[in-house]
Amino acid sequence: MISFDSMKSMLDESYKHVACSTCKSRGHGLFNGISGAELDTLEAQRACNFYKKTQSLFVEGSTPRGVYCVNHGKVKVFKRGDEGKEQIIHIAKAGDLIGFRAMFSGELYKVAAESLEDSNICFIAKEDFLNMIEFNPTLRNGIIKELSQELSDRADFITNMAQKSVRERLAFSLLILMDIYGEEPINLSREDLANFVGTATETLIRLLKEFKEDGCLEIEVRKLRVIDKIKLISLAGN
Amino acid sequence: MISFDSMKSMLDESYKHVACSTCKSRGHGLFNGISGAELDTLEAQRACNFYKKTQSLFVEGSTPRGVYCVNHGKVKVFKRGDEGKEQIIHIAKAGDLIGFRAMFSGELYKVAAESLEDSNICFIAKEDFLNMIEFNPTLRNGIIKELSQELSDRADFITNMAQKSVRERLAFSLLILMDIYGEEPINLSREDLANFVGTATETLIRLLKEFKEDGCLEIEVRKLRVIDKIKLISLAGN
DNA sequence: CCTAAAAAATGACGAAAATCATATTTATTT
DNA sequence: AAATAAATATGATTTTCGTCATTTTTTAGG
Repeated sequence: MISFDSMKSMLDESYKHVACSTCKSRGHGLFNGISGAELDTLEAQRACNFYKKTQSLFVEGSTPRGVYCVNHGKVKVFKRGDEGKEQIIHIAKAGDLIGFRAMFSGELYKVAAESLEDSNICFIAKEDFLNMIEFNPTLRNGIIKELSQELSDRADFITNMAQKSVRERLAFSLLILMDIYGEEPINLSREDLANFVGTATETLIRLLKEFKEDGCLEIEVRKLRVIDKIKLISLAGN
Repeated sequence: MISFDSMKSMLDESYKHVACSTCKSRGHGLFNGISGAELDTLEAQRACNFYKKTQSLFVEGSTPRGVYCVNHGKVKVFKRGDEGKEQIIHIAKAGDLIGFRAMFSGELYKVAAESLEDSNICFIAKEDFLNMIEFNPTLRNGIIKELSQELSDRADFITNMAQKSVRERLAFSLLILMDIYGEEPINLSREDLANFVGTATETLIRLLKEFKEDGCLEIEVRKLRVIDKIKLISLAGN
């Protein structure tokens, strides 16, 4: 059977050719302040692509050739540990830009990115993007701010990893995921969720069950819905 | 008894008034490419201060008023977890800039910074620094590159935290510290080292002993010296 | 130089979470 | 629709590591 999402993507042309000027996702992201001629340039330069669920945007060790702008869908950014286990560093949603860090640092990608659901993602070539940055102070400052913000988030993340129990980390992760997924239920495989929390899949499954029994969560096969956010906050221990 | 370091700082005036133009630490850091008039401006704007060991540069929750440039010494940047335990996010050495992330993100400090040894640290006020960034593309790009680089490092760090054993993390941490301390022995309390690795102090002490018995490390009271880097790399498990 | 306080070290113990094995459910393919 | 594969779930067991208690060593202050 064909999923609703993939059917929609095949039928609805808007999924393949979104205009930046009317892109609803733009409001959330870095291209928010852009207008006029610059918006036209962006429009002309970017390429819009459809990604099926679990399709790769880029892999570790490859050369950065540009940035990805999520129009619709979700993308996981992850790193593989020694035994190949993924650690999910970040989950990008509509409006988010992916893959610009390695472009600035001038290195090969040290992380990989893969769609978590059927997604629509635009691509802006390296030179075009760097050019925009160079001549648009607002955009540039936005980037710097974004990078700084993320550094701060990661300091948090590291502290949590180091000091919190898996239970607390799961609660904390679910709160982050609530922000990312908004009204929709959290749509991640147990394995991906475990790789985000940083634990074994079995442990994660057991804890999800506990949370469900505690009345925090509603669990469908792949979809999680937070019922009691307050309780989750207290479980996150902070 | 007065320590050699603090004695030096009291006797040697150069510790209090270093000129940017002759600052040997500058070569390692972001102000590397600076010269001429800009160097003069930097020289005029920055204030040079001496920090005793364990002195605070800034605390969590305070307002960023400028950036700190380490001329001599080491500074730990850390975050406190729920039970007050510190997680050391970063250790800054001579030439490193501290405290500019929160300035860009426009938030209060979410981390704190404290000197690990007697240090000489210059201060550049917020407006002055932002001004330099605005009109010096090289410096600006350096900052962006630095931020990106650090994000990449932290992705590594997170992955290690999540997937490696404490033993592996200690080996990995010692390798990082070797880079930071260079020729000098690693000079950290057991507690600080534990807070960098992300483990309990007791566990860290036991592991240090093991490493010593394995012939990787030489341990003096507060000073660690790596003897067998190769072995340490294999212990870090890639 | 002596004393108090802080840091480092060691031991015993228990809890948390990983691993391994296996069963069950859900998806996907033919 | 049946068959195969993949994801989810559960149980049993082991290991790692944190906690608490106590001792020893080092550092700092009078």
